Amino acid sequence: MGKRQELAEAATDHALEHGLIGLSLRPLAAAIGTSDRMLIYHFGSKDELVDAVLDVSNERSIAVIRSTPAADSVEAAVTALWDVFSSGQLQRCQRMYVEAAALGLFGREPYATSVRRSNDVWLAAIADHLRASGASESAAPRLASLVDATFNGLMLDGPLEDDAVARAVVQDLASAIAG
Amino acid sequence: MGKRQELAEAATDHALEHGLIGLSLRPLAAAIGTSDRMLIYHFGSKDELVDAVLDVSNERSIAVIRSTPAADSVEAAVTALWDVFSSGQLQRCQRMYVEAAALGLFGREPYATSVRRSNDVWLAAIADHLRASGASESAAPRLASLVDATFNGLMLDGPLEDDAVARAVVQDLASAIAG
DNA sequence: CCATCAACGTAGCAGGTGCTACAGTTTTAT
DNA sequence: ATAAAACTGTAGCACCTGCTACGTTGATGG
Repeated sequence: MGKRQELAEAATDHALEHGLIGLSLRPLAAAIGTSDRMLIYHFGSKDELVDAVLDVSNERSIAVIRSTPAADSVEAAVTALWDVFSSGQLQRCQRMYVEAAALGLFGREPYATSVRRSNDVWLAAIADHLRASGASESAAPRLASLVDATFNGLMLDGPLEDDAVARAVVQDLASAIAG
Repeated sequence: MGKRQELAEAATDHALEHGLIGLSLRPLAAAIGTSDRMLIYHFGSKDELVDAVLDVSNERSIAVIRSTPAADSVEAAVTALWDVFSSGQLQRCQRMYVEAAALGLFGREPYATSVRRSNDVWLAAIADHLRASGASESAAPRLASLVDATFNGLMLDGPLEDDAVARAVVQDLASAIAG
């Protein structure tokens, strides 16, 4: 594995744990055993570093979705998706995605572009999963957008609400969709 | 109106337009016709300034919801809420709320505390509105959480998606809830 | 054996950050 | 009129930011 990719993975791990918003080169470099000098050397600029980190995180997210077995109903798929969404690796990746999307809310680069790029493939992966779980070909994309929006919204208020509350909301959404 | 409140309103206007994440005292002060020196004098610290800005914005949001007439069905209420949510003053306030929530995602103060505080009264206002539009007493809070999460999620991807797409997703949600 | 080039350390630059010290001026209350 | 309080301009401090200039390694390939 090239040094650049190695650093991108390590930087992603660090950003997933400490957040993307306050990210700065020197503390990041110290945490992953290198220097700001080296980060700029390998990535060219902080923006390209961030781009790489967002790409790595997005790839990890997609991998989790693709390896989640399909459910036997859309309702079951939605609740199952929330389980993988709200814990483990995917939860951290999505939390960082929310940060990136917030940073891009006012058009700031490189966040806006990177978020746009990753959102497309992400929604497609969700739609595929819903199709495999019984959603109709035509309904899947809009269903994916709805589920994605709701999950991201719950993620935003994640530190606020009880896990049980979020679970109940997801259950409401799942049965509303099915009903 | 005291000078402090006056500055808080002006700072809120500026933050609503330029974002909360990159906010710094000197450019803000210059834009609203004062100096960083004065902002610190009147607010004590940047954190307290941010607190005040978030409070003003939240109050404006609540005022909009409270002045929105009730609909004659929950389904109609949800789509009508999205209309006021996705345009005008409320859209900007919610966009900034999303920024604040993202800033608080990793527990950073004063954002985490301020977001928690405003979210309570905000959800209560949504629930009240849904009750007035025919939602049952018991279902209203969870419905409010669901609607709020979905709207915030759509707001996050607002710059990405077409307005029509978001509208369709909201329509799906509304009819799913009603059905 | 030597040249080449990627990899890296040290030091530093220019600009921005929140915030403060000091010295006033204006307004208010008595 | 006088004392107190509220307000404000000017400079500047200590720190952080992304990034760069310069010099040094260490491995590789002809």
